[in-house]
Amino acid sequence: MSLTLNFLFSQHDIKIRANMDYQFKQIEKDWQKFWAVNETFKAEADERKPKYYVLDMFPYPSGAGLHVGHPLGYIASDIFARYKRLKGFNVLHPMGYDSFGLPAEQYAIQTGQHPAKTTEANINRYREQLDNLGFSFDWSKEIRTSSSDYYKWTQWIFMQLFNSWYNKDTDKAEHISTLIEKLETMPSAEINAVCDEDVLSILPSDWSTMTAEEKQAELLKYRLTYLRESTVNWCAALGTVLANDEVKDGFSERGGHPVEQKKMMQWSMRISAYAERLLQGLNDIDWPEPLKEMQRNWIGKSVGAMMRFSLIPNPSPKEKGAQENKVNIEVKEKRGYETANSFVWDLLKENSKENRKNQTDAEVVLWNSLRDSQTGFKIRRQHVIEGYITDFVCLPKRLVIEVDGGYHNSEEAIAYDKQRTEFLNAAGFEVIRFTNEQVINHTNDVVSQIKIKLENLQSISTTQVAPSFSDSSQNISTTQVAPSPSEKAGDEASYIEVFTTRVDTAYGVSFLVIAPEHELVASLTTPEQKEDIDAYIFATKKKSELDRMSDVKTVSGAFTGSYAINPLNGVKVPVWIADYVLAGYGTGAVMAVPSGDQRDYLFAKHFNLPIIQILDAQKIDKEADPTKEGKYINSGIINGMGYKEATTTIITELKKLGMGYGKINYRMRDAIFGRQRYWGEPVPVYFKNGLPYLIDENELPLLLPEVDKYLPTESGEPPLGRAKDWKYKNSLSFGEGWGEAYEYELSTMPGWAGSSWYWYRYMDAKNDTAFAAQDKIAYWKDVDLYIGGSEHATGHLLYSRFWNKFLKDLGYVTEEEPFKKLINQGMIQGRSNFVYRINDAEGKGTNQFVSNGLKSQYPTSALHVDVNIVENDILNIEKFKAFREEYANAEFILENGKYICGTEVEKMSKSKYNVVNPDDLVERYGADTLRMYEMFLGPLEQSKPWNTNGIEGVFKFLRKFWKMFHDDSWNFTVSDTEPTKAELKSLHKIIKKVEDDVERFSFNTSVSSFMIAVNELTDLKSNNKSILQDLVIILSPYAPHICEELWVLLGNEAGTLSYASFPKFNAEYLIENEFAYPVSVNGKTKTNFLLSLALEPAEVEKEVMANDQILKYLDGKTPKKVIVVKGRIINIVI
RNA sequence: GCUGAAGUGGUGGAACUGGUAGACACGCAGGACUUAAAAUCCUGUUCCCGUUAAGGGAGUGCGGGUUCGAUUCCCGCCUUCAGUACCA
Repeated sequence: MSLTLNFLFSQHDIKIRANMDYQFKQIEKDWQKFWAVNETFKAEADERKPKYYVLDMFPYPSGAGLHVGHPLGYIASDIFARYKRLKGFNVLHPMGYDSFGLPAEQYAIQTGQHPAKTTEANINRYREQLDNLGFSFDWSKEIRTSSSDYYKWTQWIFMQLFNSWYNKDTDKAEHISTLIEKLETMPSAEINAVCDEDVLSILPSDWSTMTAEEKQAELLKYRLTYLRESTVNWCAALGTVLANDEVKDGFSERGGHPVEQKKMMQWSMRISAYAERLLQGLNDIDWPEPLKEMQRNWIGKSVGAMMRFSLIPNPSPKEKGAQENKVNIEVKEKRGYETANSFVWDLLKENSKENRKNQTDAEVVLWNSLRDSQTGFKIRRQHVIEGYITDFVCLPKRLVIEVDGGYHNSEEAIAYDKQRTEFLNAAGFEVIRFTNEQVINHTNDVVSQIKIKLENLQSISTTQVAPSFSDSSQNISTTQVAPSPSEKAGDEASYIEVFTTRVDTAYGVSFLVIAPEHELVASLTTPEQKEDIDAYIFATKKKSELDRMSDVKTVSGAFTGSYAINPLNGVKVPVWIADYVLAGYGTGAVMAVPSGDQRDYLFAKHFNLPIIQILDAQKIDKEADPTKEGKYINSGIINGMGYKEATTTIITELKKLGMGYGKINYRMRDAIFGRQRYWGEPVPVYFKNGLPYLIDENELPLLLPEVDKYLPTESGEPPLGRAKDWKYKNSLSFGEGWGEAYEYELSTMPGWAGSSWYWYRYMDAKNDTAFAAQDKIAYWKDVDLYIGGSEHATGHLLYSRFWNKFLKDLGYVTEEEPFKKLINQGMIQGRSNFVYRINDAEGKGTNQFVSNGLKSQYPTSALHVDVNIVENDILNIEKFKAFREEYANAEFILENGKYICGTEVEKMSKSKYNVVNPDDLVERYGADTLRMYEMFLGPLEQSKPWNTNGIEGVFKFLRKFWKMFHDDSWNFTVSDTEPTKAELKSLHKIIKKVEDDVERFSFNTSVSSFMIAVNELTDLKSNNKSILQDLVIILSPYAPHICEELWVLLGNEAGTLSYASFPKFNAEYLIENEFAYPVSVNGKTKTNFLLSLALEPAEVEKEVMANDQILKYLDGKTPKKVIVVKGRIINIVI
């Protein structure tokens, strides 16, 4: 026995409890301490041993602590890790915490407690619970995403992403410098990059004349993490944006708050660049098929073609615009204040009303000084001019006054403001701007400036029609950044582009449908159809996201009045709008082929549009037929062809016409990367003239600053906006920008940032010069076994694969895929218990309760009862009476002297009183019992309700196992005799069984087999030392504490069990001489027949036919055939 | 709707390549020990017919098929769970 053991707990203690019944409490406590002090499971890279990396999905340390469902996966992975150690592998099995996140911050908002504090407390609680279960984690490698020596590297990876672009030619990410080289030497149009749609088409000569800032703005459109205005999922209740996978059915996944679509300037990750590799990689990894399927759906690849339909100029959009204005003037004199583009008026009116309710402080202050003609001039607020809502306007003087709040320092925002000013100028308005700060602190100055301006401007008669935007659009700069609806309406669009996966059906197109939000809607709408279209758009806007999703049956739409031309046959087809076409997918427009697509079919039927059959095999009387079978008819150049030939023929033709090309589309969008929250990694970026720049690498980590409150600022900026003196000062003592202070990015990174690379940090958790050393990455490579829930299918598991591929492209890691094999553990559901309270005549509850079996005889209501005071569905009446005061005098109608509770499977939650805490079970039965019972419950991957009912059986098993090492008065006794054949057979059966079961993650069956082995050996009255010692090793991954104790008692050195060798299986011990053949007649088993296994089938048949017992079953008939499978069965056919 | 997984005793589940369906455990019933209870141990426990027994029959969601033989393979249907949803 080692010194360390003596140091920790005395040999004396062990000796005393050796001669007692199974003392699990002391045994478990002592061994957990031993492992911790001796760092038994510390793993270092060691070239002499094969590596094996077992990882559990990163837990978020929630305040609720662990319930009995959480450790399921940890137990499985721990068994596997311990088993692999016994098999001679160098096992890395770490644990840590994904400790940034919303719940701690929500709690901080409510209580004012720093999230770091609550997080720390939660982690400690978590750790305590984990330690209770005897896991073999290497705690020397513990990590926390919220600690600065960890998030330093999260920020560092962010910087690498910012400094990279995706080269489609090499099919990998490269440093931005290689892009700059290309821009310097070739036309940008020839660069094959994944980038924004609005990149400039420029020549090297243009590039060389651009300013540094112009270049920076342009490069942002290529970087793998970038800033741009995008439509985001805004959750007002949480005060932040959410990623697509954090939104479920229009509500936030956490908390269930409503989520709306909103345009915001946001950091995004260009994950779409990796769409194809993420898809292909799925073929090379051993993951559950459903999980891979989910990722495939999420990536959503569709192979098809782009196709252009020319618009018929009847009238041309431009003429129409003019005509429209004329009509307006003629029909009713447009009043001077009716400056809004009438098409968008309805929509803007709503926004404008909204804005008036949600004015900023500065706007309120200014309005109080401007209202009621205090300046001598009539001023309106939130007035709509064409496509814009202005803050304040004086119409007779055509002066717009704007107050800037929130984000107005980013590149796009500035460009947008500039453009807005240009637009308003073009529309005949002058614009003056003030900042929030100016208005609030120097109100009088601001008001007098406005007065002076107003007095100097010439009045315009209110009956005079404002110059239309369309007329002056030529003056607008063409380098637009954020297009407004009205601006696009003025564009001269000559075609509609659609994406289709069935380009072969192009001759069956009988109309086009565009999304109601499509930018061309306004210009395509003819005056006659305007009313219809406006009404439809209005109705669509009113429908909530949920309504649109639930109501998929109703056919709705409206005709724009315009037509487009099918480039293949010149047929004129009408253009409709309908909300079944989504603005966000493809081009926001579809070619409708009613004969092949059910939605188009219903639409065509409803609006009486033609349905053209295009394949001879198509059956279209009742519904659309999407078949690809048969030969094409009514289809011009592809008549008589089959599907494949037709597709290539049409694509070739479209290319020739310049009206289309083959294209692959992905559903997956770039991932929004910013969160307007406090408790996350700060983004290592500062802004100069509205453009983002990285801070210097040696200034990492950029620490999360302290704030006074965890709420947005008054001007709506994220909580980091509250940090005092938190500005970037260039630390370089020379050069441009020296000594100046710049604004940092105020949003933080999302929850998935820290978890997208953490498995590498475990390889080298303390490294402060790299996220992990190269040689360690080269040794541990990737995760061999990853266990966790399927809820991470489209979030964490996709983002991690993306970052992994990116890090590989840059040469930092070696593997294309991070998680070789993945297992989803099933969810543990709750199993609730109910008592039935009898109601009186009025339906009011009495104080009388009736047992489940008799409840149908009374009017009752079911009440949840705490599962912890119910055992095997029998209520503990005393505890129930004590549970609540009102139950103290409760009466019970029993059956067979017991109160039986009803049961139901529900989610495990406090409110349902069905939460089972692992600590309670460890207290009662010990960790080894709980570990084995959780495995015994059923297959790991299956979801099942938790039911403590069977745990006694496992506990009894461990006691029986302990008993094998003892005589009847609990004296530790083992014998040194030669093992018998029967003992060896039992042992080798379990060796084989456990090997097979562990390798296929069938832990429940090996628990059963242990029970069988112990039952067999107990029946044999075996206490053979060599047999028992091997059994201790085999059982140790499942029940490590009891095995360590017995290992020492058997005379081995403490702590060596974890690195012992798994016993070698010898098939010879299982060989039998005889076998009781089941004898069946026509496949129905009748009896058994003991025969030597040496007999060949023919000899067996002879024996069988000579046996009177068996002949009895034949009813005197002669068998047609006798089938003998050696060592398996005998089947007689009559 | 689509995709995926799964339906076996009172319960959790086993049967791995087609070969004795219900292992193992819970629960339940009976018994032993005990003044009694708890704990422990022993026996029985798929259902139906048969007083017990001997024995017989049915049976793995439902209906069919392949096979000497099907929980396992094939076809159709039903149910439950999970994911996804107007994706062009």
